[in-house]
Amino acid sequence: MHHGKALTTLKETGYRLTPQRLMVLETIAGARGHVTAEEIGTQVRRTYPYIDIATIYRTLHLLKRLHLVTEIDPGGSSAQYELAGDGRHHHLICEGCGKTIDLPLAYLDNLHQSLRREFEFEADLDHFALRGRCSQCLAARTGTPRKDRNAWKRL
Amino acid sequence: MHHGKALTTLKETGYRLTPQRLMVLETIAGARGHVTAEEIGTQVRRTYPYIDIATIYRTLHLLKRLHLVTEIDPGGSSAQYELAGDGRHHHLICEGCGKTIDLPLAYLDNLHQSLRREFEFEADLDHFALRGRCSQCLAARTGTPRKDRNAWKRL
DNA sequence: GTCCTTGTTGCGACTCTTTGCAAATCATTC
DNA sequence: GAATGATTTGCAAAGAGTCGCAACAAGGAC
Repeated sequence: MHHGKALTTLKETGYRLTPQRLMVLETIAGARGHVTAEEIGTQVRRTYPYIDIATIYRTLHLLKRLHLVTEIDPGGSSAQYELAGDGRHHHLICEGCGKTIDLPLAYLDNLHQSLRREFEFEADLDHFALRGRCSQCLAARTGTPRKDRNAWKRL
Repeated sequence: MHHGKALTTLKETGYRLTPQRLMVLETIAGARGHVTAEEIGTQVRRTYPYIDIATIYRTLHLLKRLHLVTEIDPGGSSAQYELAGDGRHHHLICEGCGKTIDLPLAYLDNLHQSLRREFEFEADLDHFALRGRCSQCLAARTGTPRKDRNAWKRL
């Protein structure tokens, strides 16, 4: 997981490689896994205390638009960012227990192609999150005893 | 598009049908098409000035959880809500021009079933939004003249 | 009706994210 | 290297949505 490619892409597309952007990129690359904007801020401020959270968000948007980082919105807390590397995948997010299941990228290829074919629509299916219920949470809901009529509300 | 069913569902599931909830529901039902939380607030406050925006959000979450209303998150502005009626569909949202294309519900049936089969995951594909580029915006990007190196940035 | 439990509301404070703007920075052209 | 114009940043403020909590209903048991 390196960010060399990202630097090149930035320059090549005419955006400036500013110290701030470099630091944000390095932080994302340095972290294994996901980071939030605030975490990036804390890390970057260790060497450059003046960086503003707005700059970080703007940088993240830019990097996302260039498909250099991907964003995961867990819904309910801050968004997570990670370097768009090789191990890319979609997410199945269980609304019951919060667990996320990785879905191979290729899984949505069919959909992608039929949208292109039938609607001439180029969907951006880079890093997709599908919400629902995992098998365990589904099982927990079947056979709700008559006793506790409100059990289902809790999920 | 009536909300009678919604009232029954609320009562039947053990939730209380409060005046506030009723007013929110009536506003959504009364509006043709989508409404934002703030619009609901403005409308409801005409007859009951004390309703709080938090109550509206809480009611909307509840109704969404009961599949009585659907939420569309246009990303970049406030979420839109509408009564879950018969003409349900998914959305293709163009990030270039903002246009939305309606996608038949059945379109994601395959995906839905293979997720169930292969991952035992019951995806909530009630009202789905896919981001990407429509044909026009795609066309606008091809053949960018060398003249304006920054043209692509604007999309 | 009174008591009790549970659900719901309004308020205020808070979080996360975006936006407007003036100042600073950088690439280009002369 | 100074002038010019486009980008980018930091700051402050706003937007959108959420949360904790005390006060307020509403339904059931007695």
